[in-house]
Amino acid sequence: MSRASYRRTTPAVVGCQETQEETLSTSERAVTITQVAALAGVSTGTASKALNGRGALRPETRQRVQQAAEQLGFVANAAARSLQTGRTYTVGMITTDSIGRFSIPLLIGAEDALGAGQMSVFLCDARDDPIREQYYLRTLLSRKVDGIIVTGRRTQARAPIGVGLPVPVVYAFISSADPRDCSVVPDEADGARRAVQHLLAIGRRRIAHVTGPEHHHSATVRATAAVDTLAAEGLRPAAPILYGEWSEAWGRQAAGILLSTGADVDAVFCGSDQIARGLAEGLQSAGREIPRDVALVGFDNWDVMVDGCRPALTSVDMDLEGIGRSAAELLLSAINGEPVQGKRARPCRLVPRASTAV
Amino acid sequence: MSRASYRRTTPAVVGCQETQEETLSTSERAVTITQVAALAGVSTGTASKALNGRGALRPETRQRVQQAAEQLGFVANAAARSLQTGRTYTVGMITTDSIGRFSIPLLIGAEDALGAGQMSVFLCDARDDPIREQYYLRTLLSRKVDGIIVTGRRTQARAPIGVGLPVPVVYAFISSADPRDCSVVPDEADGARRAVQHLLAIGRRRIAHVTGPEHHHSATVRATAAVDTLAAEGLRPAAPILYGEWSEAWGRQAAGILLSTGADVDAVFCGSDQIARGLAEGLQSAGREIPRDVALVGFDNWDVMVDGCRPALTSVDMDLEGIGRSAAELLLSAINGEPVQGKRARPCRLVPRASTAV
DNA sequence: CATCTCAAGGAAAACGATTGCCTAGAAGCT
DNA sequence: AGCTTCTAGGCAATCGTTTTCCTTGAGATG
Repeated sequence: MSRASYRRTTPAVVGCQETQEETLSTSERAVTITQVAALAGVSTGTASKALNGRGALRPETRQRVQQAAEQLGFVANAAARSLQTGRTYTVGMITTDSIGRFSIPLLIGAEDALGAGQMSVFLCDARDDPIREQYYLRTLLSRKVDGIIVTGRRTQARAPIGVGLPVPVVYAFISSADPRDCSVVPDEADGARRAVQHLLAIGRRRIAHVTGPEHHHSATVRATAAVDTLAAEGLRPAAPILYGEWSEAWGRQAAGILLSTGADVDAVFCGSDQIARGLAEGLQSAGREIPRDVALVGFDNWDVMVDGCRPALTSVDMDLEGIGRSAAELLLSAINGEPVQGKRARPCRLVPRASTAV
Repeated sequence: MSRASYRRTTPAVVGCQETQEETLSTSERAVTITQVAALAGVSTGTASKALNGRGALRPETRQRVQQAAEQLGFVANAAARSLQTGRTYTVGMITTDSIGRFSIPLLIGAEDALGAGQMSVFLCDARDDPIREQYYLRTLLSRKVDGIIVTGRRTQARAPIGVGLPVPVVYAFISSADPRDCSVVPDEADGARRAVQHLLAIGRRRIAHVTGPEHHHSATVRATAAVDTLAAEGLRPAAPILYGEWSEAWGRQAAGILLSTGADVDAVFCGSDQIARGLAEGLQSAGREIPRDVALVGFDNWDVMVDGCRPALTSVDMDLEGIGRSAAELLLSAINGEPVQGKRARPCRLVPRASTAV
């Protein structure tokens, strides 16, 4: 029994034993810069300078300190450092509605841009609750984050999260109602335009639009842009805009509506991939073939939907990761004293797939 | 011009002006406990005691200090506090593979359990890169987090993230290869058992199993449990286990295989919702009706899949949020000096829907 | 009246790093 | 040789809290 458990403990660290022993196995009491300094035979101030590449030190001394630090597995205490320097190399990210499909790419993009600068991200999920939001805001301020990124699913403008905050704030995906705040949003009108132009380019002229709820900002923006793009070609939508929900069920239902009204349609631009997928199923079960009879474009470029759909769905990609990255970069420049004001809209990208392949 | 910009500044804070002015608009220089103490006419030590409910103070004094803090919008500097107390009220969460569909519920659950204790979460996405992982580990240690949660998509055991770390670690969803580490995982065998028992309960006897890649731990565990559960009833799978990918495409393909081999099947338990959905489509386009001819159970209970599927898909829910919560609770108790060792498997839950409604 | 005992609050030492200022040699110059 | 000028590195203040003693004065007790 004891033999067995002994055996089991060993292989776990095999292969990385050396490095781990050097770097991370200094169990329990953390090692401070004072110990490093003592081992290197210098004062703590000198040790600090050596490790941070500051001050005037002989290269030899610098190296001796670094070696000592290495040997002891020294990692500077971030709290002590930030107390002194006022910087925490940390940013907060508050998602106003739940963390989900949209927040993740934003987070990844932001992490990318920040990680290069060695900054970490505090993720806070306010779950659409203003109380939670303010609570998290206080927490972040107490932790003296260097900056805050605010995100949310709705692309509609929201009330600023606070006024006169001591740290810079950038809004990503969602935008602030205060035009002086810095916001990075997708240019949804651009996305809709690209979708319609693509359909026009493959020769479709009788184009309908099915989308989400009319009270949803994204739905109306995309619809307006779609109509405008058609108008620029002297066309009108092949059917009245169909507003509903962001679901497959609505897409299927919408297919029924389109077919029953006898509208002559050779393409549908959908407000989301889910709607498009539902619509595809609805049309197919009524005998329509995609893309031969009806071409289809979705919105979001959500992998499981565009790949799950048959045929694979052409879609508009808002480049959420790029938005996250861009927001983080703007935040960084604000942190470094060069604040940027105003809203930036980033273009979308059309990803053509089988559902519009002629 | 200046008039216009003056005007613009006002409406932004309308509606929340009072509260915000009190709490968050103290722009620029942060207020320290020393200022609070001065305003209340006490020493900083006393102020600290007043705000933290420690020491022996007249209630009146306590209140005076609290009022002063309120008035100045004081928020304690977390760095200074943690430097003194050694606690940061922060935990790190490292996802070994990318943050995704599985990590989010885990994170939400963990945040739930931790948020109650006023702790915040550092989220780190190691993206399947051991270098990044070790880098993040160092960062977290430098930030002196109180504990670390490690998650990942594979439910297979992984090498411990470090040995002899100065902070407690809990593995969530994924488990550590070292049996002494604390891991919280779903009892996937339990889930598979429930799925099969449900199919048996509705009277099906010729049950097949279609799942993901054979080298994937989850796939084999679920398959084994399914076979065992059938065996307990004196049954065998209605067809050889079909291993493939975790995709709808594979589900559709598997439908073809099942049909072409002429296997006599009245139910299929699928290793994932995506496979189940693909299978549903495949069977339906071959004229089979669900659940009349073939009943279907998926795995994951992923909302967009179970709802998008027609008919709605019965599925096994691993309660990821519960796993996240449970992991966080175990981490908290370890932080409080009561470490728990070993692996904990949490039961799954079957969510019946139309695909098995008789 | 002299002590003793508390209650209430102050003073100051941590915590661990950074950084500006200072000093002791060594080197360069006349 | 005597002066200045660097160079390398030490000293100590500092960041904002918390916490451990102390001190003070008031009331209780003998």
